[in-house]
Amino acid sequence: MNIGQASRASGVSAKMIRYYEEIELVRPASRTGANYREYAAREINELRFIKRGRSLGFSMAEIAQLLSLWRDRDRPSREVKAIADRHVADLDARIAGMQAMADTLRHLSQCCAGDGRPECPILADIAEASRSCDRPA
Amino acid sequence: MNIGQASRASGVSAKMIRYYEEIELVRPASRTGANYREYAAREINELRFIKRGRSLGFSMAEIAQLLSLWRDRDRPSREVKAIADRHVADLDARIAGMQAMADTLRHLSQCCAGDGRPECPILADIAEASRSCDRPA
DNA sequence: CTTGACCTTCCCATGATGGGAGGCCTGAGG
DNA sequence: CCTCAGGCCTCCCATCATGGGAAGGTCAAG
Repeated sequence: MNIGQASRASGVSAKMIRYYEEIELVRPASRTGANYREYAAREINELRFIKRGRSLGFSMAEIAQLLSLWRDRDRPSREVKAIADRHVADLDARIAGMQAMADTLRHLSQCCAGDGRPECPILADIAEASRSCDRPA
Repeated sequence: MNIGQASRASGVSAKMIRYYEEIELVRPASRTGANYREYAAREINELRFIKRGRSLGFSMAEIAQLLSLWRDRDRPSREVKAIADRHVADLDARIAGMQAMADTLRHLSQCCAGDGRPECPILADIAEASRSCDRPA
């Protein structure tokens, strides 16, 4: 299996497969006589693992840890759980931040006539951070 | 007011002030004889505006638009509102994505014993995306 | 043997931010 | 007037994960 086939089989782009090798997230692929990388089931599974980890929002650093725990048959599940829980806390914090932004903006937008007139509580707020309005829509 | 004072007054780092100038988000600052940038109230207000916009999660491109609307006394509030609403939709989408990640991980973590044993539904899921478990904690 | 699809490496860009080097300037104390 | 600290200048590099593209070698089907 060359890199293109591995890419299709794992859902990871060839570019990224090479990158993961470069940053030593995965072992260097073996090469054919023509210097083509070759992949077997084991590598495909690792690439799928990485892809799935990314889709859960883990950073490369976290995935590196998860991957090494996954490879270790004697890992304590405690360590995996710790990484996951830390990531959940991080996600929750970022969600809360974005939620606060969205709520503020929703409120301001509600107060904005959104017509041809120049008065705009949204701009007023960004300019002065007053966070309220008299003219609810 | 030189760049350090402007930085303190606006809460934007000197590095960033120079960067905003470079990407033409703000007009080039006037210079003293010694080539030092100088800032007046108007510029400080723009920097504050930018900072506030960033804290609401707007991208530089969006802030550029907002800033130009802010400078234009005849802007139609419609345009400001459109930018804000698009941004809120974007935030909501990202929040939903992260919420889904967090929910999945919370579920998996709940199923994980988190002790010294190697069995781990979190790793099992990342490896196979099965998304369920028999052993709820 | 030709052609097209695929592989290789290397470089560049993103977006917003920070770090740091090397060099000039300014202001306050001596 | 001189000196020294701290501030300013520009320029380069790094981040994180990803993609784009160029130049050149390779493989398989016709």
